Amino acid sequence: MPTHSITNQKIINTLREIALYLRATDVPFKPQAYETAAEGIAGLESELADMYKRCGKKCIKGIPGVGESIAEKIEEIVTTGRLEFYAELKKKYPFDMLALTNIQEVGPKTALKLYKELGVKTVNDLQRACKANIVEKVEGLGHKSEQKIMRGIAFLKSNKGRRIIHDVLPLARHIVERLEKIDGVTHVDITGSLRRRKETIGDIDLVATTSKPRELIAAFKAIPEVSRVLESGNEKIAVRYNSGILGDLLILPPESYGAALLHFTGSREHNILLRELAISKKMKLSEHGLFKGNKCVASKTEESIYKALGLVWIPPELRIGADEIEAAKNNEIPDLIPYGSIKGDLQIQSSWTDGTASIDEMARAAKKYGLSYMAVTDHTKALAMTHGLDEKRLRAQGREIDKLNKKLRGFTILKSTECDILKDGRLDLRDDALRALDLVTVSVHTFFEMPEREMTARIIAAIKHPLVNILLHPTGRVVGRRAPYKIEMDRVMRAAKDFGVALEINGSERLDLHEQYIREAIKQKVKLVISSDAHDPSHYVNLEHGIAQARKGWARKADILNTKPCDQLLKALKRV
DNA sequence: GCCGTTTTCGGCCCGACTGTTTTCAGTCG
Repeated sequence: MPTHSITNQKIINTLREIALYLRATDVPFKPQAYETAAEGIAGLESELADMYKRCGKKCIKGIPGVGESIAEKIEEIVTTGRLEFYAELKKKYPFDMLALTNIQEVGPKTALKLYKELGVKTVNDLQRACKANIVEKVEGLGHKSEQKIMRGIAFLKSNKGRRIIHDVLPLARHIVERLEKIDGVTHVDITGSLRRRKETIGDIDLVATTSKPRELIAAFKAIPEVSRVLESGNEKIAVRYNSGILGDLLILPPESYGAALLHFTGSREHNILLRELAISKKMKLSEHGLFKGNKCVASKTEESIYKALGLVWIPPELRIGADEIEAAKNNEIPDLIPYGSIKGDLQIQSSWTDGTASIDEMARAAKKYGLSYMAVTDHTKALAMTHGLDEKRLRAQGREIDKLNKKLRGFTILKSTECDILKDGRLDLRDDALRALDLVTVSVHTFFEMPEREMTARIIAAIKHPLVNILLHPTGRVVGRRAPYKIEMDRVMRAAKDFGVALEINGSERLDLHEQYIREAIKQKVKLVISSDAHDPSHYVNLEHGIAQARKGWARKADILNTKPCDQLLKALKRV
């Protein structure tokens, strides 16, 4: 019977491991199919086990990259908890393929060879084998390979894998600034998952053009942020930065810059679709350009390449290898909300509760960031650990805001609250206190483990409360740290639509809503806002991450209410 | 194993770099 212990991640790992075993044994084409299916599942927001419960194999087959055979395998996993085909592979090759291939320089073939020759089953086995200098004796490997593998293992153990974009983007921009100053350099751009604004980043990919490649290569290797050079060719250098993150720099002639930008921005799946499209038009696409025979059709700009393929330019945030190509063919790519177009922040915490700065300091920082209003949304008393406000302190805070508003020019502070939704769906503050505010935001911070039906009812009860304007971080997730709570989002969205409550796109490390829900909310005409959840004056940059999230969800400026001036925003937040 | 503005069969993305080799296999993005 279906169990909750079968997570999507577990199924993804199983499919990926199967792909690796098949690759190791030179099975043609199937590995790609299993990887594509795993990728399709990774893009899902709902649990496969739940989908299967709801509508069986039919739903599973609807996932891109999943056909008859893999759908059957997923069915077997969610109903029995195991997969015979996988178990047989594991019996024949009882080593940890996923973990071993996670090591840089170790692919499926090397892992298999190490198992066959040395009996290596785990990363620890391999580390011991390297130390005993027996890896270099294996045919096809040598001393240098052994050294590389050893370093790869050390790196893996020191590093917890991908990092949240909030931590990586500032470093990447800093490196770009440094490289732009080097003599001869004409362009430097961030590419890869950072340019696509994925929520977690594995490495920093940069591309550059220069009239003096030797100088750039030498200068790049010498910048203080680089701790080790891993690879160095004429047009590609791979390094590790001091913070532990990996980075690549590609150096290219200006005439193929667009093709290179396109290629290294990815995603891999998007690139594959583009190349297949090129082939169908009797052309060939690579990082050097789009070619018809030997003739280069387009290469200087991304736009020219998309155009030659019969597509409009696709913003990087949408390049995931799903339906964006089809949309580009039909000229249906929306005009995405531009960065920097948020006029006011609707969630900030001050030192009245768990923020680091006074309301005054937060307001000045907001103004400096270019905003014209902000809502003060301190926590409420149920969250004792944040020293949450009760009715009396909230009134006192209101008086302070009145005073500040008289002093500030060209900036408005809105009285608000992040009112806790109690376990039974009631709110943490009395209605008379809420009525005195400019707007009311609500959110869940406790009892995350409630059953799906109860959690849904709890949140819908809060949405129905006539004074509520915004539901904050609607699914409760924190990237890399906390999974979303179980909730029927389709019902929550319908309630938000019916009662005129906006959903927040939280730009902090929560990145909640997920982009798939954003896209769905827009289709359903649910109101949306973006906020920073700033607890410190430096946190307004989270708005940029919130916008990125909205862009990934195909949002236009008109879809996000706080792109409007303050008076219009308050009007738009009015309940229906 | 998946998929369809060439297709329900016959295709399936492209190139740089490295190390171990003396022409290429494996890995990566």
